[in-house]
Order: sequence, then structure tokens, then C-alpha cells
Amino acid sequence: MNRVATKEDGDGGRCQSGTKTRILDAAERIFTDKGFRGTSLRELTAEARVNIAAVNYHFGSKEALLQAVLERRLVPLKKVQRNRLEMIRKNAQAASVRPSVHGALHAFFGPMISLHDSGQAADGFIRFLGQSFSEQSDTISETFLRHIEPVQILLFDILAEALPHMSHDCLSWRLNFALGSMIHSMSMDHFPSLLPNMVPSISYATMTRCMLDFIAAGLEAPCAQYPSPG
Amino acid sequence: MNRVATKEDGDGGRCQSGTKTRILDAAERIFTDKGFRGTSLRELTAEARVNIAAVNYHFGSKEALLQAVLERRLVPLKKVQRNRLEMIRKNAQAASVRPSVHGALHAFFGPMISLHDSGQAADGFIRFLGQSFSEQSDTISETFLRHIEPVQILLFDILAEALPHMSHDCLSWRLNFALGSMIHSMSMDHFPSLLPNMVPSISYATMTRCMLDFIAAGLEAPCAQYPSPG
DNA sequence: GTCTATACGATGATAGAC
DNA sequence: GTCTATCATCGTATAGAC
Repeated sequence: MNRVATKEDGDGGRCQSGTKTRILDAAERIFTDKGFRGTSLRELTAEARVNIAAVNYHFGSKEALLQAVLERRLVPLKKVQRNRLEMIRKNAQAASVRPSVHGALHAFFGPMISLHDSGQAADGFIRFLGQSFSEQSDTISETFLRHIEPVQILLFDILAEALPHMSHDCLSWRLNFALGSMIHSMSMDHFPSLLPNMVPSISYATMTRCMLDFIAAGLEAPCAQYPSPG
Repeated sequence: MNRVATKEDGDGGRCQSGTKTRILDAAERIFTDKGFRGTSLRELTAEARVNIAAVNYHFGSKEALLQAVLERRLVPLKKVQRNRLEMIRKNAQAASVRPSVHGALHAFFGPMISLHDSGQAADGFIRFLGQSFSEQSDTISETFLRHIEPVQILLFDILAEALPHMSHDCLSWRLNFALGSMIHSMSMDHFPSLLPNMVPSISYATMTRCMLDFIAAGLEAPCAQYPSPG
């Protein structure tokens, strides 16, 4: 039996019955709506039209299922991010100029928004991603670390080139603030307007541009707390 | 029997046995460490040396206990924030100048950090606050909305005075980004260094100054997405 | 009024039949 | 691979002792 290797079932193309895919799709949908801990395996398996024990058989545990749901989107996402970031770096080196802060940020944050706005099944995944960020689970933390950290180090290095006068400590903190802005914005849909009558009916693309302006200005600001590098 | 009214037991001074206080203290401690959903009532009541049913008797439910834990710190916190913000506004009006962005931000964020650095029992509450922000619960969302929104509207109004050229839509978004930075930083302790070898051994006061620089610059940046107010 | 012991339904997980 | 039966544990509810 040949490997198909094209079906996105998270099983490397070995799946036959589509059970894993149905579970993954249902999980992504319900987790986004009700949250990971707010979703019971019984409800999830009913929605996916599989047996209750199927999740534990195919994934090992409910938490491992969450990890699988994350990785199915995270792996292609980080690949796009890495390619774009490396292109930013290459182009800057070729032109013998410093990379721009805005360009680096756009290479990093852009693919996330495209994923959201793409209209495919990945819709809502960004919201789900933002929620998962605050899951208190070592497994999930490690999943994020494993997939996102390398890309983030790349972003950090490019930003360090773009901002040569800034100490690495300060840049680390600020990159973290920037991440917080994005994560919060992504998961904000479920937090009913913490801001006074905020306009929710806006495209993610517009919000992203607004966010990049905000973050870029924050990153480029003079730093009074960490005057010396190291 | 006279009211003592000084004991911080969350019961208006009517408590005698200290059961409620012990539950609140234990809850704040364990919730901070293991998260709300990661803490069982059995473990919590064992730590507080009370009966399992005590939580439901005194608070009604586990979720209502979380609400009580939050409100015990949130109520005095928002009072300090409101006073400081109103003083900022009064001083600016008296001097017939616009309030400063930095001053408004410091009035809002400063008390949170003081609460953390105060060395009293409230230590770690900020971390707990950051985590609670991402709880998917209508009760918790409403608690935040009820206590934080009024202060936030005040902050919004002052910032709108400080930045008269900025549209309210843009300011709303940016204030939300700023909130995200703070929330993420506050709950970051439990997320093991998503950033490459970031310096964790830093005082919250220093981090706060760094954060305020970041946020202030982001808020003050020219806005290309919302050129016209309204 | 407080506190205790106990019971209930639902959950995530697992073992074994098919 | 799939299913049923079963388990320990969870949050919650309540009756009754002090």
C-alpha cells in the first residue's frame, strides 16, 4: 500500500478511515468556540462521529489532541515565517543596508493574519492560537517553544540588526511586549469588549497594520532603562 | 457585637472563624501556581484546612471563589488607579495643559506593579491576574468588565485629551495592544522563556519602566490606518 | 450560622472483547 | 481499529451534627 502523503490528516498520509482528520477538525472547531477545558471528549467525539475512546487511541490523551491540533497549523505557518524572515535578511545583506523593523515585523506577523483571512478551514485558528497561549500546561508550552522559538530567535536577530544601538535585554523585553499585544488581540474576540464600545467589525488586515504601527514605534523608541548593551 | 471592619476577610468584618480568609488565601496561592482549572477543590480545601463543602457554602461555587479572590484585590486597586488618574486630569486642567501620555500610563499601570512589589500577601497576585484574564468564563469576564472598565474609560478619556489628533478608533485599538503587553508580561512568569534566554531576574519596577516606554511610544506614533476621527 | 460527612452526575482515561 | 464497560477523580449538592 503506497503512501499518499498528500492528505492533511496529521498522520503522514497513513490514515484510511479519516477518523483522525474528523477528530482534528471537530477539535479545532469546538476548542475555538468553547475553549480546551470547556470541551468534553464526549461532546467532541459526538461531533466528529467517532467513538469516545478514539481520541485516546489515536492521540493518547485530550492534551495530546490539543497539541496535534496546534501542530497541524503551526508547522506550515512557521515555515512561511522563516522563509519570509530569511528573505528580509538576505535582501538587506545584498543591498548592504540594515533590515527595516517594519519589514521584519510584517514577515513575522503577516502569515498569521493571512492564515486567518484565508477563508479556508484554518479560519478561526488564530483565535484558537491566542487562547492556547494561555493554557497552563507544560505540554502546550513545550509545543509553542519547539515551533515558535526558532522563528522568534530569527526575528530577534534581524531586529537586533535593524536596531544596532539597542541592548539585547531591552530588545528581549520589547519583543515580549510586542508578542503580548498580538496574542491579546488574537484572543480578544472572546473577551467581550473590554474597551468602551470598541469597533469589532473591522478586518484583521486593518487591525494588523494598526498593530504593526504600534509595535514598530514601541520597538524603535529610545530605551532609558538599558542604556548599555549586554 | 461590634463590627471590626479592619479584618481583610472579604466578609465586611463579619467573619469570626477565619474560614473564608483561609480559603481566599489558599486559593490565591494555589490558583497562581497551578491555575484555576488545574486546582481541585479537594486540594484547595486541604491546604486551607477546611472541609470540602466549605467553598460551596461560603462562596457558592468554585468559579464564585475565583471571583471573590479577584475582587478582594481588584477593588482597592481600582480605587488607587482612579484617584491617580483623576489627579492627573485635575493637575492638567489646573495648569491648562494637556495631560502627558506617560503620566496617564504611569497612573494606570503603576499601582499594579506596586501591588506586586509590595511584599505583602498580595505578592504574585499580578501573575494570577494575568492568568485570570484568559479564563473563558462569562463570570470572570463580567468581573473584569465591572471593575476595570470604568477605570479604563477614564484612562481612555485622558489619553484622548493627551492625543487630540488621534481618532478614537485608533486609540481604542492601541489601548488594547497596550493592555495585551501588560497582561502578557504579567503572566509570563509561568511561560518558561518564550524568548531566547531572556533575563528573568529583573525587578518588576524596571520592567514596568521599560514597558511604559514601549507603550507610550506606540500610543504616540502617527496613525496611518485611521486618518480621520470617528 | 458553621461545619461535616456523604452521595450524585459527569469527566478523562483505560482494559479487554471483537 | 473500533467498541463497550469500567475506573478514579472532579465539582457540586444536601442532610444533619454542633
